[in-house]
Amino acid sequence: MSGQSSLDKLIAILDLFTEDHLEWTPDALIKATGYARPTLYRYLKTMKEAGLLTSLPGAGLTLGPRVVEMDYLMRKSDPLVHHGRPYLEGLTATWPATALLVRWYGRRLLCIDSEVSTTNPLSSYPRGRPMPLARGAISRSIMAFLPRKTMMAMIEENLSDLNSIGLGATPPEIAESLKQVRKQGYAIAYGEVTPGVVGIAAPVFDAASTPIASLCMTIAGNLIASDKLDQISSRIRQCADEISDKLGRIRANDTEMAGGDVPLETADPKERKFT
Amino acid sequence: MSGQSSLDKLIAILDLFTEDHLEWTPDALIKATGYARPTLYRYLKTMKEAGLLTSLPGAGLTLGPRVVEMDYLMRKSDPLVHHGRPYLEGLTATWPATALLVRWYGRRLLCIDSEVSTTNPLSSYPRGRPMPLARGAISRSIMAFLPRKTMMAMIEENLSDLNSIGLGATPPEIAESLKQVRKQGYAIAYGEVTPGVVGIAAPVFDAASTPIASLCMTIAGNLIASDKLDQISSRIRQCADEISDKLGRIRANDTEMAGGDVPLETADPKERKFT
DNA sequence: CCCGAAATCTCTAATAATGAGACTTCTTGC
DNA sequence: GCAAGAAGTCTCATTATTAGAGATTTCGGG
Repeated sequence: MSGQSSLDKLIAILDLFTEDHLEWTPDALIKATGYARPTLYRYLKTMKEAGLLTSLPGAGLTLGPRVVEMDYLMRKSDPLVHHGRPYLEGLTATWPATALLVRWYGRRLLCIDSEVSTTNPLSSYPRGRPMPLARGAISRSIMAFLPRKTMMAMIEENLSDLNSIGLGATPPEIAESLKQVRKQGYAIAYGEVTPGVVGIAAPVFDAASTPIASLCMTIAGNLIASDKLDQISSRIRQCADEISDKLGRIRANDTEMAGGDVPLETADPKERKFT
Repeated sequence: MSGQSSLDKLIAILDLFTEDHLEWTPDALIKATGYARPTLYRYLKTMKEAGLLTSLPGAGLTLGPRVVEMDYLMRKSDPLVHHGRPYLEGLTATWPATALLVRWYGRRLLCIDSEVSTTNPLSSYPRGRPMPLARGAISRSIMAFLPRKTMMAMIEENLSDLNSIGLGATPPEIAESLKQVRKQGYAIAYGEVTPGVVGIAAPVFDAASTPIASLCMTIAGNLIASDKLDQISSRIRQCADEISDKLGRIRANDTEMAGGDVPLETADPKERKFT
């Protein structure tokens, strides 16, 4: 079907373990993949040894411990998680809201960490939750700061989504709207991802001033007076900027940027991870 | 060196991303693996497309979004996490402690979820943290309930560790000590994993009454009066039993077991996951 | 102790992986 | 704006690896 090389085949097997089918028997996999029995078992053996898969006591297979460990590794040494945490806590301490940190992977937006202070949040954003690529404040807060070329490509790819939000009809129009976001330094979205919820997001930059993530806060819509919104927004932007600074961003010609002038020591390798 | 098949080579690359080296450049990988440049880049391409790796803006590679998503998948549909959470919260609400749920993967013990209620816990147990296989209450609470054969094999493999804890000098002696644990239904360890911390752990069973996990609580040693310890222990055991029941365990001839007689509906496939 | 299902082994044809070196990009410096 | 260097990709013949049919072993119950 799709896979040619044996690597692709391994990946294809991994691909089968999805939300609605996280448990497979070898025979089901044989049917699904079309590989011969010995072939499939060979793959399974390798994958189980690597810990990517594990066999359930009751004769089945699932994703294995290696996955959990790798995520742990990433979390543990991700400077973004590390530096972001206090801000997530700070924000949720001030307002009854959900604060989240979302990383941009080029083709995916994934929640990396979150903190909640409302008693019953309207939706949850645990680590690993994928966010829509072209809807919501998070998306825009990042798009607006991409290199023009990348940005335009992304706009083209998600044109219909961006239309329906009302950002503009044509790519240039949309780019214009994003320019606003860029100027403000944050994006606001009303119920684009979750109805009834306002999202405010500001980008986080790495040492090379590339946007790599977004700090976002979501609040139940009826709680916000418009004057408060300004206050919240600038706080979020400030937090995002501080995180960027901690990641070692070099303040280019961004004198307009808010926030203190923390002089940064040379980036320690440990700190540079993921950036 | 080690890898023969291309699958093994892929895994070998993955293996290189460790705690102390989570960021690699292609050239470093070429040196580390010994593959030719086109070969390595072929691997990288596949792995990046699969999301297992991702390239950092500043020219390097790390583990990719796929890892985070897979862990999310596992967490989201893991009935153990789902059913265990309320108990973790309940336990930490009653005592100033850390409660954790640890899954047994045959060769690894990994923390799956945890909750903390002490202000400054002596050590942390986030999801994904590996636990020692043959030390501490968790380890013993599971070992004691394994089929004899498996148990003896495990004892042999970790003899020196088990010795040093004082469980016994020879395998049969150790087995005898574990019999005690089995009778009690829980294990206690004094500072075996973290000095100054007492751990109390009880096993969690799947539908087929195979031990698959352990519910554990750790408390700073000086906080415990020995009469309280009994109380805590039986509560933990009770919680673990209730979790087992929710996972669909069939109460075999375990009339001695504590806890209510919740009659269980037939295991819904969704619930059977991971068990 | 024996049965059936699950997993592994054997072995050759055929297929896919390898790597030297040429060839594109893309950066970065001047 | 151009040139030099680095990073990544392509081509293609050689070679080693993978696939799969079928036999064989192992395991788990009854």
